[in-house]
Order: sequence, then C-alpha cells, then structure tokens
Amino acid sequence: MTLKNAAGKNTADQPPTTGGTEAADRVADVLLLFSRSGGALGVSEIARTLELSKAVVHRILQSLSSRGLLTTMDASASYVLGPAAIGMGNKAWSQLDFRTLAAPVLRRLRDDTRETTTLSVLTNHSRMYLDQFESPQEIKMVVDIGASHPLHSGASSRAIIAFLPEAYIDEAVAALRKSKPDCREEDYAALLETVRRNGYATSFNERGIGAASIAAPFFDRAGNVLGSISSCGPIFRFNAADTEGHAAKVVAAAREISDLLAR
Amino acid sequence: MTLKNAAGKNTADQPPTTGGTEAADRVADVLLLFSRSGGALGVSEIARTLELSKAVVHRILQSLSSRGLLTTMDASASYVLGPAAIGMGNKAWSQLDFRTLAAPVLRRLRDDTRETTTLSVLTNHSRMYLDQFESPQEIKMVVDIGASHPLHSGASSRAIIAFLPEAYIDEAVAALRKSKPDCREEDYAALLETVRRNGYATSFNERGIGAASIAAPFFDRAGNVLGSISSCGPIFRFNAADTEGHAAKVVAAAREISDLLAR
DNA sequence: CTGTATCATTCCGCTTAGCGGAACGGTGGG
DNA sequence: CCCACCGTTCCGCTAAGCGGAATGATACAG
Repeated sequence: MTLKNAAGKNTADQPPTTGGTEAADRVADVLLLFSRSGGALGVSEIARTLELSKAVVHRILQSLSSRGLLTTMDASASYVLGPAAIGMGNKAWSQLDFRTLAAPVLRRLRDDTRETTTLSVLTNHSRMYLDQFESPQEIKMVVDIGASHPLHSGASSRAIIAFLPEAYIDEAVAALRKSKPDCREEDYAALLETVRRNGYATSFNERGIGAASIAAPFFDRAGNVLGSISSCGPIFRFNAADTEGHAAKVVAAAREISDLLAR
Repeated sequence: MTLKNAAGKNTADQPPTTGGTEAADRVADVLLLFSRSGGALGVSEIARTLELSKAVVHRILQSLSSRGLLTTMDASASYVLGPAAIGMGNKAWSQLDFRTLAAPVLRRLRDDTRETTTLSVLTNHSRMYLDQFESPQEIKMVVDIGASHPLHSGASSRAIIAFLPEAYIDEAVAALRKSKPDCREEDYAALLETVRRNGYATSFNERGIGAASIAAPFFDRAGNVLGSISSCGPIFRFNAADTEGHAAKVVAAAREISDLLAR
C-alpha cells in the first residue's frame, strides 16, 4: 500500500505535491483557497473543494484562526482571512521588490517599443505607479511614480479591475457615475469583458489629452491580479493598425513578469 | 525522552497550542515569523527561533514556497514572503471589514470627546483614511476619506510609522527633507521614540493650519501595526492641560480595536 | 411540531505521515 | 587547511493525526 504512493504521491489530479510535507501543503492550499474564492468559506465547502476530510479541514481552520490568519465572521460558522493576513501582505510588500524584479522586462519592452513603459500595482482599492522607463524620443509620456490612481479609468487600471471580483467593479461604476452620470453599467461590463478576452486594455485620450496607453495585467501563482504594466505615449504614434502587434508585446512582457513571480 | 512531551506539548514557553493540529500550528508560526521579522530568513535561524528541528523547517519552507507564499531571493539560501502573500493581503482587505469592525469604538470615542474621530490604515507605503465620525460641534475637522497620505507627517501617520521597521523611517526622513531640508534625523528618531513610549502621537498646526490631532495605533495579533485612529479638531479646543487625559481615551479605544482584531 | 438535510464539532482506534538524529556536500572566514 | 555553519537528504520508529461515524445545532418544509 505504501509501495509507490510514498514519494510520488499524486492522486492523479490538481495539486502536484512538491518537496515538503503533505500536511504543510494542505495548510497552504487552504490559505490559497481563501485568497482565490471571494467570500467567506465554511468547513464543508473547503473539504469538498480540496477533497479533504471535514475533520482535517476543521483542525486546520482552528490552527489558522488561532494565529489570526483567519477570522470567523460575527457569530460563527464561516471564515474569512484575518488581520494577520493583512499584516503579512504589508510585510510582503517591503520584502519582495517588484521594481527590481520587473525592471529588466520593462526596460526591454521600452527599448523594443520606443515608448515609455510603466509598472502599476494594486493597493487596497486603488492603483499606484511603482516605476517607469522613459521613451528615448523627445515627445514622450511621463507618469508620476508613487501617487495613487482610481481603479475605474485608464488602461492600466482597467487591465487590473477586469480581473477583480464583482464588488470592485460595482464600486468603480459608482465612482465613474460621479463624473459621467450617463454611463451605463452594461457598457462598462462589456468593456471589461473585452479586456478579459484580449488580455490587454487600451485607452486613447482618456486620462490625459493626447495620451494613449496599452496595458496588460500580471498575476501571482494563484491567479490573483497583482498589478499591470503599460506602454504609453503621445496618441499620434499609436495608430489603430499597429495596436494589435503593439499589444502582443505588452502582453508577452506581462506574462514574463507573471512567470518570474511563479518561478 | 518522549515521556510527557506527547499530548500536553508545551515546552513551557511561548505559543500555546490551540484547537487544531500541531503541524498546522507550525506552518502558521513560520508564516507569522516572516511577517514579524523584517528581512530574509534561513532554515537554521527559523529552526532556532521556533525551537523546531531543521528538517521540519526545511520541509515547511519547501511546501510554502512551492505554493508561492514564500520566495527564495535570487540565488538561494534564504526566504522572503512571496507574491501569493501579497495576493492574500489584498484579498484580506476585501473580506475583512475594518470600518464596520471599528465603527462602534470610533463612534463612542467621538461621543466621549465631542471631536471628530478618524480611522486610518497602512497601505503599501502610505496611509489612507478609511472612515470618520464627525464632531457634533459647529466648528469641526473633516478629513477626506479614501485619499492617501504620506507616512512622514501628521499624528495619524506618526502613530503608525513609529512601529514600522527602520527602512520605512529612512524613507520618511528622505521624503521629509524635500520640504524641510533642515530637519535632523536624530530629532525625528527621538520624536518617534516618544510616540513609542507614550503609545500615542500628537500634531498641532502641522498638516493644516489651526488643526490638532491625537492619534494611537492598533495592531494585529502578531504585533504588526495595521493602522491608527485619531481624535482631531480645531487647535483652540486642544489645550496642553487636557492632552494627557484626551490621549488616554484615544489609546484605550485603539487598544479596544486591537483586541477586537485579536479576538 | 416533526422530519429531513444541512452544518460544525467531537471522539477513538489504526496506521501511515513525518519527526529527528545523524550524515552529507558546499561555502566562507580565520 | 580546518573548522563552523549552512542547507539538504536519508531512514527507521513512533506518536501525531487521519477518517469514518456519532453527536448536536440550525434551518427550512410540510
């Protein structure tokens, strides 16, 4: 029975065990499940999804919430990520340096497209430019590193929000209505659907006059959006005919960053 | 040797096992260790700190980094929190609702002090107002919910940064120099030391003219700062004689929030 | 108010996952 | 060159913890 099940250990399906212990893998999987699935989760649901016994899941949840990584909503029953998870996220920001990680990719994309390339990350409920590589040309776009921008407009934002849960989108539509009361929710949803299908977002004359931008998102291994990169410049250099080819380069670069993160 | 170590399982010290399984507790502890200790960590160091065998730690690290919760810096050897930790942090923000959690405490503090109370959270490398309860008086302070503020100035910011690692403080001093080239690093360090000792921060006529604020931080169970609350209003109602009593109320409220989070 | 179907939680004996001590290769400093 | 410390790997023993089933709580339908 223990014959070859020992080291190999794949029940033939989803999560290929790697290196460590099965117990630890399970704990990680539970955490990642929370970080994937939007709302609150209960014992049975998790047990079903991960194909584990309810007893096991229950014990893991006990441990995790005893350490504050999970919390139980008001009464009791179902769990959500807890304050310690927020603390961890904050720490991760200071430990893991996106800028250095993405720099080579961004620089190469800049040299390739000869347009300014930017790096944005998702932060709480907004977006922020972390870095940029400026175009070598005299007329170019320059963004403000560090300031935060709303998630509802601009290519870099749309590339992110298209892959976030419903709640973010509702919030964005609400914010959008304040400046453009006549915008329709369906139109925005359709726009984001296009972004999801193409894998990139575009904007022309949107945030700034005469500015154009093509942006693509990158993800962590669990499939969460972490941010986006863009190639942007004066609109007269972004003609419709080239857009597709240009976008392909941006998407490829974004995927490269995702891969670096997944490594 | 294994005599009574079996079930009871407390080596008489730090982390009292609760509910779940020992294995899961260990995994959580490793994660929390990363979220506490600033830099990168190696197998031996963790094993020593947590009083675990090196083999165990090594296996846990394998599992966690196979899921992207940890990452190994460039070559190899020591680990830091990975992209999945950032994704988790982001998700935690949307699941765990600080505003509703803190609302009763903030409202009570407002009714008690008759001044506007605010809720701020740490985000990436800045701070953001999440909520406020306005003073019932005609002359009052009102802050801008949602916008982000630098970490280097204002009571609410200082209450946070005083409990962050060195790197943040250096960054703040650098930013501070841009507006006040003559500020001395030692002075700022001393200021923060005072904040740490008192448990609260004050500002008078600092961010806005005629405005005063008393702020205290709150923490997750692991001791990470998550944000701060403040009681603030027109400076003429904040006379020095009352400051200490006023601050005590703010600190008590902040501790209450920490407790709610630790529950 | 009773029946049925969820849910989370608890129990306990069996067994297998994984603990830990020790051995191994690599690296750096004295 | 050696010693100290690192991360990694091996393997036999054993107790940690898995899982099936029982229990209690809650909820909805009839």
